[in-house]
Amino acid sequence: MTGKQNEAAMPPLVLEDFIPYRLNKAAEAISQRFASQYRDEYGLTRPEWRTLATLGQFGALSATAIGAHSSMHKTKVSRAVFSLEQRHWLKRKRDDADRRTEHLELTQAGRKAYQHLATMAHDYETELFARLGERGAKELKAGLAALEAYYRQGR
Amino acid sequence: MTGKQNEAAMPPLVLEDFIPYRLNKAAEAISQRFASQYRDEYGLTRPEWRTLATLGQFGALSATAIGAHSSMHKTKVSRAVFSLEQRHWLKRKRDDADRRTEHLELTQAGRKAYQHLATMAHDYETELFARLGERGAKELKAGLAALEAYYRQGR
DNA sequence: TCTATTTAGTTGCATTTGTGACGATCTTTT
DNA sequence: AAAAGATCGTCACAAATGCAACTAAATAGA
Repeated sequence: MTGKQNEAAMPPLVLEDFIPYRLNKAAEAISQRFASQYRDEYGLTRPEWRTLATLGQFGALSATAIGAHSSMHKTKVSRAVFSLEQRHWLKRKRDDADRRTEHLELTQAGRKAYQHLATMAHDYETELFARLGERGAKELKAGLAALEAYYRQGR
Repeated sequence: MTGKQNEAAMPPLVLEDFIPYRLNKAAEAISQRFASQYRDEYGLTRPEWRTLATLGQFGALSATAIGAHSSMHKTKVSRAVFSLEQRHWLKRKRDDADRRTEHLELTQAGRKAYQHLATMAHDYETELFARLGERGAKELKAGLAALEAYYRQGR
């Protein structure tokens, strides 16, 4: 007999080859690198950054809408909004038609920070792509797109 | 003038196109799906699962080694080990040469759970690849490999 | 050998996160 | 128009996480 595998051997799982693990680790590494930029420069947390980015992108939104667009839980958004409000980076306005809702909008200072951070984000991504090489970048985007198509629709 | 962009327009960052965000979201979605399996079936947390998987893969390891292999902080490992010990899924053995170190090893029950979970993990990955299609799966793996090569070495 | 430094693992404390309940408001049903 | 239900955002509480200090043990330096 040549290379027949040991009978009892279930293919042992190799954690560092397991896709969910690899994805998590990569996501954490890549995010962390960028996070340290906005943390060092502005002391922002990730929820705060996401909130800022979402408002910068869309103008005025409700807290619920921010959560929907940036995949964050209600309470995370609520706390991030509070914190950005403390910095005077955003203002709240009650909706007159529906007074439960508040419209959140960046202030001048908020927009300025957003401009800066958006530029940093853009640069970060550009450098990342450069390091991955044209091929790696293309594969990464394609792989992510495939994943998104998978989990976007229900099952 | 035709389609010249608005002069003032900084390319606004589109969060859902931003790679760190996309990676995080994808990793969370994909991990969560599998996590709910071991959570529902065994009530395991993610650190516990990783610890179990690492021990299942390597046999006996120290807590430090588990952390190194599964990218977890000391304290996470410590708590996961404690919890798995409570379930009688692992045993500790002091190293005689270096009595600070403990060698952690799965019990019979621990190995049995591991076998089951490793199979589930394998099946999950197989199904994931099937849904991604041959092409998507290939691109995902290549993209991850590129990322890993990038952040593995220093900068 | 005695001291200083490093390492393994745990624990207390502070911070972050998620869960559930809540008041307020709007919508739907009857 | 009254009651029942849903939605918006917040808060109190519990669970998970990270950080720093700690004990115990090993190693290195004097």
